Amino acid sequence: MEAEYRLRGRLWIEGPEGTFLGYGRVVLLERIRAHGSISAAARSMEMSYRHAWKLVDSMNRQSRSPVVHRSTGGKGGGGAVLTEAGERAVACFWAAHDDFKAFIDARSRTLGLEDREAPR
Amino acid sequence: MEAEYRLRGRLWIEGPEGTFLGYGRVVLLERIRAHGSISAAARSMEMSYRHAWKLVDSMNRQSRSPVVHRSTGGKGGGGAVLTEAGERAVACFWAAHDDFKAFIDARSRTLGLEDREAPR
DNA sequence: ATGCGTTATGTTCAGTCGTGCATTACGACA
DNA sequence: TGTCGTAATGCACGACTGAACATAACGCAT
Repeated sequence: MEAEYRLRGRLWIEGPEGTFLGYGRVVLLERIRAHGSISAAARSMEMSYRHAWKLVDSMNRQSRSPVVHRSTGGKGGGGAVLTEAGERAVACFWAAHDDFKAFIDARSRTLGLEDREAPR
Repeated sequence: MEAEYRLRGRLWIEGPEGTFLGYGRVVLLERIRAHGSISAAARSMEMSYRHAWKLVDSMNRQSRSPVVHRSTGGKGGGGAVLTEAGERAVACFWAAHDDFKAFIDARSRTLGLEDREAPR
């Protein structure tokens, strides 16, 4: 038998305005750290800049100290960098996410939904 | 301090066509068991019959043996009853859901995202 | 002063999802 | 045979989401 049913789930951290951190948001933060700008990060993950900006703005609004420091104009037109608080947020989410993944994997093995056909 | 951030999540069981069982679907199944018809169940939870029917159909299609037995016409116009397989599905989901809730509660206490402001 | 690439923002458009409404099929019962 | 309430199903509409465009502001370089 090859996994007829599969247990799946999603995890996120809620803040004052709703979602604060989720899988996509954290990946975005990491891309920002890697590329140095919101636009490059958005491009790298096939996300519209508009959307990426909104996510960053949402996270910054809900965090005491901003998760991303944004600068406009200047050499290269500006950019964005992941702050210390952002770094902590990312780590915090992945930690929870990893535990969650472990939970899903373990729980999957005891789903007890496979093969239950009545004979005849 | 009163829970600035909160860990949340969703759990579901995927089948051949995508979602097979989720929170809303299982509640719907229980309502069907309680009311004896899809329409009454839908009404009781402020869901359109259209939508409820689609969910039931989706679950039945993905389950080997149907979760809900539907009958049209007859006394009372017909109705729907939760089958044995449906009963097992419901129990199975709640079991996983309860474990999930326990996981969330436990993990929430070690989130490590609260209070991190620099003094001064 | 001009150019450049990024942040910042508004507007429009397409896809998705569920609601609401309309209609038909069905089968026991009066 | 007509009534009744539910299953079954199609279609149009509104809400929501993110994509795609279109500008404007910004500040260092040249």
